[in-house]
Amino acid sequence: MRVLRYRGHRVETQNYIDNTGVQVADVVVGFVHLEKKSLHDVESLLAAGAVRFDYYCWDLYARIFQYYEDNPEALGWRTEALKAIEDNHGEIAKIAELVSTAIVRAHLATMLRVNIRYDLLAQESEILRLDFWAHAFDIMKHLGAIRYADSGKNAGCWVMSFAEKNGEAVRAEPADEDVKIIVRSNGTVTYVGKDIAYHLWKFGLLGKDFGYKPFHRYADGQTVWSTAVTGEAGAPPFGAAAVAYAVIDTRQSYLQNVVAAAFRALGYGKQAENLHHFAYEVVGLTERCAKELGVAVSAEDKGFVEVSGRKGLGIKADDLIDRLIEKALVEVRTREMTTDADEQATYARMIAVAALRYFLLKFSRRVIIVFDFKDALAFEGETGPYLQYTVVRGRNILRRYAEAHPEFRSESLQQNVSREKLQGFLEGRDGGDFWELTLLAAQLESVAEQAIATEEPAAIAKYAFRLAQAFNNFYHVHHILNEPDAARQQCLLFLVRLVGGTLTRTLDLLGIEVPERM
RNA sequence: GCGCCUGUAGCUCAGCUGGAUAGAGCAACAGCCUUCGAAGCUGAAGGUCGGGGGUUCGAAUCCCUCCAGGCGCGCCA
Repeated sequence: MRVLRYRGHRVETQNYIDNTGVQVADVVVGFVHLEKKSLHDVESLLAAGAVRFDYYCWDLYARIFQYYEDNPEALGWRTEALKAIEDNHGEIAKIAELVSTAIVRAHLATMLRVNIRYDLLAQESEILRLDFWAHAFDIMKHLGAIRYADSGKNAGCWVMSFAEKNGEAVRAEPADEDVKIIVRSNGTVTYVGKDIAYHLWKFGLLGKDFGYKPFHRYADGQTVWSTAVTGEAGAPPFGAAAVAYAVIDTRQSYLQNVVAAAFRALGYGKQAENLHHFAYEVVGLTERCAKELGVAVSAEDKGFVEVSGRKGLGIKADDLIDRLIEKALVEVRTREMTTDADEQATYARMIAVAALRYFLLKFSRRVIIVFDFKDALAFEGETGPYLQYTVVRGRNILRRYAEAHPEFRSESLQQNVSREKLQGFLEGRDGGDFWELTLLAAQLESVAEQAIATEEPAAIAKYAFRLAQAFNNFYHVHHILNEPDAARQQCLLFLVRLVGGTLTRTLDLLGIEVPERM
């Protein structure tokens, strides 16, 4: 998102809220049947704030799942809850709404800690209640992208042929296995159906829009909007995109292909091409890490342990962030760069976030990240703090120089360094090193373009690291403040400013802020 | 069975629109703080790029094949 924006694209970030799905239903079932709680009880629990509601639901979700395992007949509760939620009927629907909203709020807060924001929360409830599917269904029937199966194993269902040859959808009469059911024989729509409708809307092809209402306002005034059945005035236009990235893990590839196939069957070939499945691999845990969490590791050993909400096996983002901040704070204090507690806290937060974000971004999206506290908590080597430290070192040089030369303005270095001087500098002693560093710093834009073309944010992360390494090397070899030749010194300072500026911008693309000192 | 992905140093990974002696980080070893803050830097060590064929002047990179592993292929989402 940041990289696209940097390259001049208008981008909006949506988060699909599956507020009518089984996960919400299961948590509601947990409240109602396991805990015998009423709507009022859940409201009180939430209002009291004695427990973290999101953590509470996480545990409850694992508990109800365990209960289903032991009592399969209890699955009827889920079906009941799902229906009530879909029909928006009764106390169960109200609890579901309460739970979903509270969880989304908690999610927004957690994501904000690591510099992630949203523009729009697209809720499944509105896709249902505003008849997005019915609309999409009409279009699909009208254009013959979908057909009714009146015999065979899918009798009574509306299905879409999914066989493809050379990327073209084949409409030939159908072997059953190349068919995806879109509408069940009981008349209800499957998940893919809803997803097709949502994606048609994303591209402005549905001929229908959501209502919108403000959901949350960030401290700087930016509003997060949510879809709504009856909207309020003042919402910016959403959707109608030229290009869409569906950021979902790689296991959903099949379904994303179904959506793209539906687009092609509808004659929207161009949009199908611009519908990118930004598939990333999942995160697993090392065996040691799972043990640390007190979970018995199953024998099937594939080198990592799968994260599973159902089993309650995972690491809560806030816990990890807390641990990172705690560790960063110790480092900040040891280094005694400031005694101001607020300042210390600010730096610790920035460093912690940098460590986490870089850790997640340095891997290409195709490899499974096997999580381990040892690696994720590292602040040395190829890490976020290393990059921040590099920028701070550069700034310190400029700051120290400015202290000794009160008239110095780093912004005017550009003018101080004439073309002739710079040329002499680059051709002179160690000119090759300087030239290499300059060249590397000039590559940000092309690296960004490449990251977009290959859909690989890790390319930015790797570039930041290479640039930081080159700068640290330069920093070590050339002593700038003791440089006797004034003209040369200006050139060196110019280089420091150039690289520091580029690295700062690169880190910004990674969502990493740089502390004043570290 | 079919489809997608992965296999590179002890470990974790870059490099894959072909180009010179294959690169980092971690770990381990040897050094560098009276000098812009050592969250740093330097050195040495570590590799049949899963195996085999092919294309090419040239292959980790492209093609074929085999092996190993992961993930998908639901009237779940």
